[in-house]
Parts: sequence; C-alpha cells; structure tokens
Amino acid sequence: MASEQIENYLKNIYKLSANESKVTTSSLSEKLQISPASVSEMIKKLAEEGTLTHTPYKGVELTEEGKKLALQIIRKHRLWEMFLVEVLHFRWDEIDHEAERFEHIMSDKMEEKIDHVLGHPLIDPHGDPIPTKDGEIYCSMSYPLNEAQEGANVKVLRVSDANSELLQYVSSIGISLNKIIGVKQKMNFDSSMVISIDNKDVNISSMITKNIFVENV
Amino acid sequence: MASEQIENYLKNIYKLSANESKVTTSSLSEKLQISPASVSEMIKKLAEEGTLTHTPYKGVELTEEGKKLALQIIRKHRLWEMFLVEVLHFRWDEIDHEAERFEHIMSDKMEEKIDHVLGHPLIDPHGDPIPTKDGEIYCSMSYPLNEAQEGANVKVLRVSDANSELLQYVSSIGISLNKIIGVKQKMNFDSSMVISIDNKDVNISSMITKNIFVENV
DNA sequence: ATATACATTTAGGTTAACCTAAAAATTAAT
DNA sequence: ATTAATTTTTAGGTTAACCTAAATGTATAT
Repeated sequence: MASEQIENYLKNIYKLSANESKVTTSSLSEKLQISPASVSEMIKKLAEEGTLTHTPYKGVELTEEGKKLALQIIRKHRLWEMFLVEVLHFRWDEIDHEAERFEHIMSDKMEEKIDHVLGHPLIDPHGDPIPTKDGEIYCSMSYPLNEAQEGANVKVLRVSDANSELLQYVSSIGISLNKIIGVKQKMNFDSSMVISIDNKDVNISSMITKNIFVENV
Repeated sequence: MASEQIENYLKNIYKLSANESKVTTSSLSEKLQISPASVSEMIKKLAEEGTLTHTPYKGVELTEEGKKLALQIIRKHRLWEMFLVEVLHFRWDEIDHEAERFEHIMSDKMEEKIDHVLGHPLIDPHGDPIPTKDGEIYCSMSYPLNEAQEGANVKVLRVSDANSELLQYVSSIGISLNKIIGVKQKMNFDSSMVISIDNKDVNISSMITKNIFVENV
C-alpha cells in the first residue's frame, strides 16, 4: 500500500505533532533530513492521497486514515524493539536504529507472532507505549525529571529514545525503567540536578533530566 | 553497499547456477520475473562492477566477489528462515516468502545474534545448508527420492523450498526432515511412487519425489 | 507600513529501477 | 549455407524518490 518513504513521513509527522504545536514543512525537513523542497512535494502528494491536510505556514495535520497508518508503523516499530531486547538481547541504545528498517517490511502475520511471543506488551524498552492493533494508545502520567521536587523520590517510567548516546550514558550510571531515583539537589545556575541511584550520587545535566520521565512514589 | 535489487540478482544467479549448466539473460529474466531487456541492462552493470562475467548466449558467471556477496545473502536468508521456525513458530511453507524481504535489511550484528540464539545451525528448516560467515557451505550426500531403489529405506535430508504448496502438502502426509521413508513400489507409467510413512502407504507423484532429497539408512 | 528574514513552492534536473517495441546477433534446422 | 527461431541488446520512455537554485509568499520588527 503506502511506500516505505510515505510510512516514514507519516510516522514522523505523528511523532512531531506529539511534541510540537505545529508540524511545518521545515520542521519535517529538519527531522527527516530531506530538503524542504522535497518535503513540500511529498506533503502535496500526501494531501492529495488523503492522509493529511496542509495549511501553508500553519502546518500539517494527519487525517484519521493518516493517523491510523502512522500508529500501525509505530506499533510495528516498538514491538520489534521489544523483541530485539527480549529475544535477541540487544541493548536499548541499539534498537531504534535496527527497528527503523524492519518496521516497514514486517508482515501483519509476523507482528501477531511477535506480539504473542512477547505476551502482548504495553510498552517498549524505552517506556514508550505500544499502540494496540486498532490504534489505541496507553498514556502514562509521567512528567520530566527536571520538574521533580527537591527531596522527592521518583520512579523512571520512560526515557526518550531520540539519542542513542544519551541512552547509553543513562544506563551506564544505573538508570533503567522502574528504577527509583532520589532527587537530592537542584542547581539553579545550570538547571542540573544531583540524584541518588543505588545510594550513589550523580550530577546530571538538564539535557538529561528533560529526557527522563518519572512518576512520584 | 549493493542495493537490494543487486543482492537479488546475485542470489538468484548463484542458485540457478547450482541447478542449470548455464545462467542466461533469459533464464534469469524468467526466474526474477523481470523483462529480458531490464535483466540485460543489469547484467551489463554488474559486469562493470566486477561481480560477474558475461558471455552473450553462453551465460553469466559470478566472480569470487559476486559469489561471496551471494553467499552472504543466502546465509542471512536461511538463518532468518530458521529463526522464523524455531522462535516464531512459522510453518516451513511460510518462511521463504518472509525471509525474502528480511535478508536484505538484516545487519551483520543481527545475523550474529540470531546465529548465536539458534546455536550456529548448519541447515535451514528445509535442509538447505547455511553458508558460514566466510562463505563455506556444508554439502550433504543426498539424492532425489525418485532415484531410490524399490524396497529401500531412506531418510529425508532436504525438501526443495521452491514451491510453498508442495511443502504444505508434503508435511500434510507426514514428511518432515529426518523422517524415515520406505520405498514400496515404483510405477513405471508415470514415475510415481508408493512410499510408507509411519506405517501408512501413500502414492506421490514424480514431481514430488524429485523435490525430496534422501540418503540410505 | 514596509523591509527584512524566513518559509514554502516551483522549475528543472538526477538516479536506479523498471517497461515496450524494435533492432541486431546467434544458434539450430533444413 | 541459408533461413527461421530464439536470444540479447538498444532506444526511448516511465516512476518515485531525491536534489539545487530561483521565485514567491508570509510574518515580524521597527
């Protein structure tokens, strides 16, 4: 049906719109690393095909159909990531890159088999929700660590998978899903934070705390 | 490096040359279901790139480099097939089709992981040998069932994966790898054969017997 | 309100596949 | 040794992506 490239556009539009208020030609161009001119063309095509609507300078919005397609790809991506960790013992910083290619060629049958072998997981190895087959998505009540109160104890529910080096570093200091973290001190001058993990204190930058999502315990 | 299409050409040239004495533009065209004109163009390109040599009307031959690439793809294909059966519980008639796409996007790292999880298998679920990383290929001493002597007891070592309906039928009558078969009777008029499996007698056509490879027991 | 900066689109071009139709080359058969 | 049949190649065209450079359109800041 939809080409691999189209699937990529739809997926990334969906993901961008979760963070930013509007998804423009240029923000997509930036994210996909494709020239604005090419993105502009593709947006035109997708609008004609009915998977999104576009108002120039205001941004694009996925139609119901577009959203459905995007969620299907995201489901395959995250199931595959889970599989890579659970069955093939990849590290969580390696999997996004691998799944990037597999999401497009995974048949529905394989999706089912993997879902079954994994026991119908609800989240992927980074804590991102895995959409159900009919596009429903479980939404946890987490907030970014940088907003946590000094003195609070929090539990890690999700770590952004946007940067694989960050994932690697974060696990090297002992952070993983469901880990309990104590917020020792918040530094005003650079917004960094001293946290305790396994009774050791570490100072982590605000770039890191913004990408770790937690809940109170 | 090599595009997905190029990988397909190389793989199929390798496989054709195992069966037929010469691999011509037209036999490749037939096998790949691509027009002779396009195949001709591609052969020219591959010859320039140094993965094969071509003598018009005589056929193509893979160079060492081409052979190496072909064996790498075949290794990935067969490892993946094995994985689909062992881990995801696919049937042996479903896997060739699935592996067809995956062989091209499987990273070397994933190849290693899968090889490890499977315990370094030497054959795939149809009994085809899995080339080693450096292109060595284990060769069993099997012969086609249609050549077996009347009265002989033979062991199934390989079933051709060329036709998925054949694979389905063959397993429905109880044939699987390592099964012992008794050759009851050979019919001269149509070259069919009565064999006994699990103490039941079945008549199978020569099309089938030619695709089952056995050794004496 | 206008200029400047920024965002977007258009125009024209590339590439790797593929295709059909026609031409050319080879093999095979009388 | 021709001719017929077959195989292969060439010529010219398509498509879905992509690109750069240039043109157009919108927003913002004075």
